[in-house]
Amino acid sequence: MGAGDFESRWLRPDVNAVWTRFLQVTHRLEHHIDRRLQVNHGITHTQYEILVRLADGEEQAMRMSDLADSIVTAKSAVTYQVNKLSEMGLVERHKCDRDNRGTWVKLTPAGLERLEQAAPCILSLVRELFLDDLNCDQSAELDKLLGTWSDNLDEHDRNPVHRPDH
Amino acid sequence: MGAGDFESRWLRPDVNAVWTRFLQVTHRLEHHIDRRLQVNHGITHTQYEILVRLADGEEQAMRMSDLADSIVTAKSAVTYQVNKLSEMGLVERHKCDRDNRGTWVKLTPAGLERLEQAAPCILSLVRELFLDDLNCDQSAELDKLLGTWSDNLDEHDRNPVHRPDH
DNA sequence: CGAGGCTGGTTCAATTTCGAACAATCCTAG
DNA sequence: CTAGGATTGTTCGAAATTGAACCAGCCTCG
Repeated sequence: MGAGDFESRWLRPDVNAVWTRFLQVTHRLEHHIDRRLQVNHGITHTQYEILVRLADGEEQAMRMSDLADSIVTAKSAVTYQVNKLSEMGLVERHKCDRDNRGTWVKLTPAGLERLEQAAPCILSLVRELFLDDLNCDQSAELDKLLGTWSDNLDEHDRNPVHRPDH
Repeated sequence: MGAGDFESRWLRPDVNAVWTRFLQVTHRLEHHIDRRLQVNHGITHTQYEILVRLADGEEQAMRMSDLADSIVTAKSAVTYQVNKLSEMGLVERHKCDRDNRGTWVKLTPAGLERLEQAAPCILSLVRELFLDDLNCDQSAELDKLLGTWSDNLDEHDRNPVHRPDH
């Protein structure tokens, strides 16, 4: 490693280790779930996520944009996936009453059924890999961490684009 | 929500909330970093990661497979990105002495320079968004969490593919 | 009103990722 | 020594994601 001042140019070694481990773990988690979901239930993790959010929404429906926000992905990706799910018959588009440009995406009975088939599989996976229901301490700690991360991101999104370097 | 037994079919509500928040936060984090890196330094987050791992490796070089493992991505994706980086002149392929099928990927001076340009930007981002150097409690807690997650994943990978449902 | 700006969704080309198939090399047991 | 199995890296086609461009409907302020 070139120059060795850890003050500002580099992360403190332990923090750096935590960061890279974080990246690895999150990727492995996603991978694992995605694979399981595709092999056992024929849907992607993102598709599964869409079904979940729809099931949570009132009327088992949701706007495209809200969906995109809650999945944290580009709007175009949502259109793509909703088209796919629609072709599979798991989801239906409806016109939105109060806003003529909006479209409601609604879970079909088949969609709900598919979700209920898949859910136990990945929920048990979440329990085994991520967070066992029983361990409340970790849950609380993690919740706090997620809170600060979320706040940090909100703040960054609120502020205009930084351009401090280069 | 359809049937209401939280015992085994569904996650406990708070755990569920933590899980979805975790997914959202990780995606937002990746997005944020990726965007910043592309706008300010013309490289993807994965490309940046590759440069980082190479810089860490001895001789500033690494095998393709190890690279794929440490980035947690498909081997083919690594070949693709290494080709890109090679075209950019940030990286070079060399034959591996001890293993004729292996290839070493080595950081070029230009690659190191590019990395050193980009690093401060995203490291400060990591500090601001993810983990400030100063907060040791959180760091320790997070480290513990990452450890258990990592172990869980190892165990799951070690065991043959489960097929508990359907 | 009604012109400008904002928001919701889709389309499109480009990029990236993935997994399966493959060839080449290594390694180990017999 | 060698045959069979594992590992390494690439290629290939298919799928997914992205951002920008775009249209349409909303909204507000003059």
